[in-house]
Amino acid sequence: MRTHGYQLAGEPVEIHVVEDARDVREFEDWAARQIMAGCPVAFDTETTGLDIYSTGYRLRLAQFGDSRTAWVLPVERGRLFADAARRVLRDLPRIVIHHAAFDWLVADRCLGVRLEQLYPRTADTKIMATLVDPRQVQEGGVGTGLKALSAHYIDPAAPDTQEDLTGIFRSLKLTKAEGFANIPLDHPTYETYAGLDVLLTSRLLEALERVHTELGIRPALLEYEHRIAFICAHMQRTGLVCDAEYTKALSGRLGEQSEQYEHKARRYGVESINSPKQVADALLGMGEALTERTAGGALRVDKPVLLALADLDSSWERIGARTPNPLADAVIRSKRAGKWKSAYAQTFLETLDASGRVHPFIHSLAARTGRMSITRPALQTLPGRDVMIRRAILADEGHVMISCDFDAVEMRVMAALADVKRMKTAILAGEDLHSYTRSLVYGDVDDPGGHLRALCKGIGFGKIFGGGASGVARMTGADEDSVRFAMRMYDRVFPEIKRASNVWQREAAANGMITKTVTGRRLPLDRDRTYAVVNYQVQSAARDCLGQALCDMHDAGLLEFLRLPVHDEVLASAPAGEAEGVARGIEKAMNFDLYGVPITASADIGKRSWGSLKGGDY
DNA sequence: GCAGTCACG
DNA sequence: ACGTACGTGACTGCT
Repeated sequence: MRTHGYQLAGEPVEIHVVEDARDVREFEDWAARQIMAGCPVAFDTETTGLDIYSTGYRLRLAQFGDSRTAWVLPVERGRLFADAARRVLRDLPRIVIHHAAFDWLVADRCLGVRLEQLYPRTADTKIMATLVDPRQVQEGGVGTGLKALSAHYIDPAAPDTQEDLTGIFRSLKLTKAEGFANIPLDHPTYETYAGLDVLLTSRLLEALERVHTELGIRPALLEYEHRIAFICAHMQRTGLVCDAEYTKALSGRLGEQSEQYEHKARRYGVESINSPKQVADALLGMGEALTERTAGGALRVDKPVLLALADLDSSWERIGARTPNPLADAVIRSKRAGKWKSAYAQTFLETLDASGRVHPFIHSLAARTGRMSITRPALQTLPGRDVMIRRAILADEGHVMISCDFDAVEMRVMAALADVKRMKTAILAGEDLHSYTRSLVYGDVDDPGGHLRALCKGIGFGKIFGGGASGVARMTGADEDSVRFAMRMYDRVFPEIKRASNVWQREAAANGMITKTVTGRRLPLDRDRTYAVVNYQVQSAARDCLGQALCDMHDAGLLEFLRLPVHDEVLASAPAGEAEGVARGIEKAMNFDLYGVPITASADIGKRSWGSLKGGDY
């Protein structure tokens, strides 16, 4: 056994590297003592990378530890070590992990200790920290990474283990990805940092438990978040079928298209269509007038600007207002094809496992409002209007796709939270909320083309986002005077929104600029934009509507069918013969009462591909 | 590493 | 009283 010493917060700690059967026994004796004493044990893994389901994926080190002692098991070296890690992991009554979803799935895949067995025994320090302060360091918060949290709660001098390792990879002439897969298993820094991660996690648990008690964070909220993390990890493990043949062909087609338009743009002097500066210069050279500027002061040449120059509306249909600028047309078409190829088609193919499934990372508690995010691939942001990308994602063999989305959930949540009387009455009466608002604002007038309704809808969104007249005007295309008039009327007919905003802002100011949500979430506000409190409250509570629905689906035995959460929507895959029942079960979980406001959702049953739910024919 | 852009809810 | 759209992930160019 080799032992590395280290100092944390002025105290000596030991990192034992297990080398043989005798060391394994010593490690297991230590673990047995922890179990006897009822002490939680921190667990972490070092692996060949992040793509847990890729072929050749390996668990390299498994680490266990408490606040003073860490044990590093070189699992990659053989069965002896993997078996020990498996035995201990199965026996520990309390496990602490920083970002459990990842290590759960690594242990599930590489050690055969199932996610279902690990979840009930785990405390996730990342979840705990996020419930204290969900902000990243760049947003002025404590951060939620191990390094930032350690510096804040344990020892300002704690090393940035990931960053320092990256430096070592560089000195070994390895990229970051190559480094994690190839650094010698007995590299002393690798071993030390692997051990430090569990020591820090163990100490973080102690600190965060104290903070949770001090701040009165409800244990039920913490438990609920762990449950959601489990449900999301389950969905990640299941993954989704990707039609590889279709995706390869699509990727080729998009590549050709992108190149063809890129070539066309080159004729007008644009070498890189992704360089806003080159595009702006070339357009000016063609005599176009560019008036809008970005926040940084550069001439704006984004999609709306280019579409207008190409005489296209937001649906890419000819307007007929001017002669299309051929460069603007070529640039937007090339950019779109290029992005769709690299961000979607290529990422699908890169992340495919051996059985043709993608396993996106579902970060169950990602945004500062508690919203989830999905990466590798970013399945929450697939193009929706054109179904060519969604066509690549399929229900399982013999299954059909089901999606169920909440009806205007953020408007309903706002009505519920702010107790907006007339809004609640209209929702309960089953009225179209935006038409109803139009009638309150404008009285009984004709609304040919639904422009007034659209304006009222835009103002509703403006309220949810905390926006002003100019934002609503930009979104709806209405002139600012009409927007200002409608907004004044809106505040008059729904006075409770403004009132709630004021109350929330006042309460936050009295509570260290932190607003508390109905589920007990702490959401820090930025001092210079406290008006965002309406958005934070509404977005966060809407996220918890989805979270509660996911828990209810789990209770109803529907977890095996769930594939993805998409903010206000759940995607599922079910055998064709059972689809109706599964769809009704999901609907049941997504229909409930929130402070007297019905939250409703309805499911669509599609065909094999995700695209079929958006009108695709397969 | 930041700015700009673009995909989504 | 005024004015502020909200939250993400991912890619490319440029420094």
